[in-house]
Amino acid sequence: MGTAKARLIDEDGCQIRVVHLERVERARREAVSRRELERLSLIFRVLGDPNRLKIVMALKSVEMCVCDLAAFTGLSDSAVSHQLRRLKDLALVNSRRDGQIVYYSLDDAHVAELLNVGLEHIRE
Amino acid sequence: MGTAKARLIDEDGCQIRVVHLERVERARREAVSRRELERLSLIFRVLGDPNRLKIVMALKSVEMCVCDLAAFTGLSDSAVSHQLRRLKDLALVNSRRDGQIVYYSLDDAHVAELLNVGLEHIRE
DNA sequence: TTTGTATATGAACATATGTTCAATTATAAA
DNA sequence: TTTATAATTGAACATATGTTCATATACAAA
Repeated sequence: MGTAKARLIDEDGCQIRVVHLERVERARREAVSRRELERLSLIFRVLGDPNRLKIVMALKSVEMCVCDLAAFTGLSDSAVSHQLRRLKDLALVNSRRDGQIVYYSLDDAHVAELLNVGLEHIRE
Repeated sequence: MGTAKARLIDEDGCQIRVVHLERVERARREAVSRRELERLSLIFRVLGDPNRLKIVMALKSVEMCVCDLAAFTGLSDSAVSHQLRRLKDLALVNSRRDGQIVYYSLDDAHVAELLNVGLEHIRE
C-alpha cells in the first residue's frame, strides 16, 4: 500500500511516471503558493552571494553606511550600493539618511535568525 | 566620537575612505572566516532556486524518490537528479537506496528551520 | 543473459547575475 | 553659487547557473 507504481496526469494531460502517488498528491496539497515560493527563493538567493552575505552579517551588530561597508567588504561604493538596493527591495535591510550619510541596518529579527540557523547548520 | 571621518589602510596599502573606522574594525574582528562565509552563502544560494526550494519544501514532511519529485516539480528526472546532487553535496538532504529506488530526505532539523524562519519573514 | 526501470552524469546552450565604469543626484560646506 | 563628499543609477561585459539531451550505471525481473 502506498508504494505501488502509479501514473499521474499532469496539467497538459500527459501521463507522468510516479512511484508514490499519494506522496506527490500530499506534497501538492501542502505546497505553498507559487507567489510565496518565488519570494522565499528570492530571499535565499539574495543571501547566497558571499559579498551580500558579508554585508548582512556585518549589519547584525550595528548600522553602517555605504562606504563603511565598502571598506569592510573590499568592494566599490557602487557595487555595495547596488547590493544594498537588492537587500532593501526584499525587506532584508532598512535605511535612514542623516545628512549626506545613509545608514543601513537589518530589517527585523528574522534576518539575523536566518543567519544564525545557517551558521549552526554548517558548524554542526 | 566615533563618527569622525577617517582613513583606513587596506591589504594593498591603499587608503580607503571610511566614515566609522571603529565600526569597520569591529566588523572585521567579529567576521566569520572566509571559509565559513563561502559555505554559508552556498547553503543560501542552493535554496535560492525556486525548483530546488520546492524540492526541499516537499521533503519537509516525507521522504521521496527522484521520479516523485520530478512529478511534483514538473521537472525532468535528470534535472531533479542534478539538483538533488547539489543539495546532497551541501548536506541539505540525505539519500538511501532501496532496490532501484533512491529515497531523499532532509538532512537535519536546521534545514526545516531555515525554511520556516524564511516563511515567517515573508509572511510578517 | 536480456529487458525494463530508476537514477546519475557530462557537455552544451541559453539565461541570470555581479561588478565596473561613467554619469547623476543629494546634501553640506566654503 | 561653487566645490566637495556620499550615495545612486543604467548600461555593458564577463562569469555563473539551470536545464536539456544523450549516454551510462544500478538494480530487478524474465
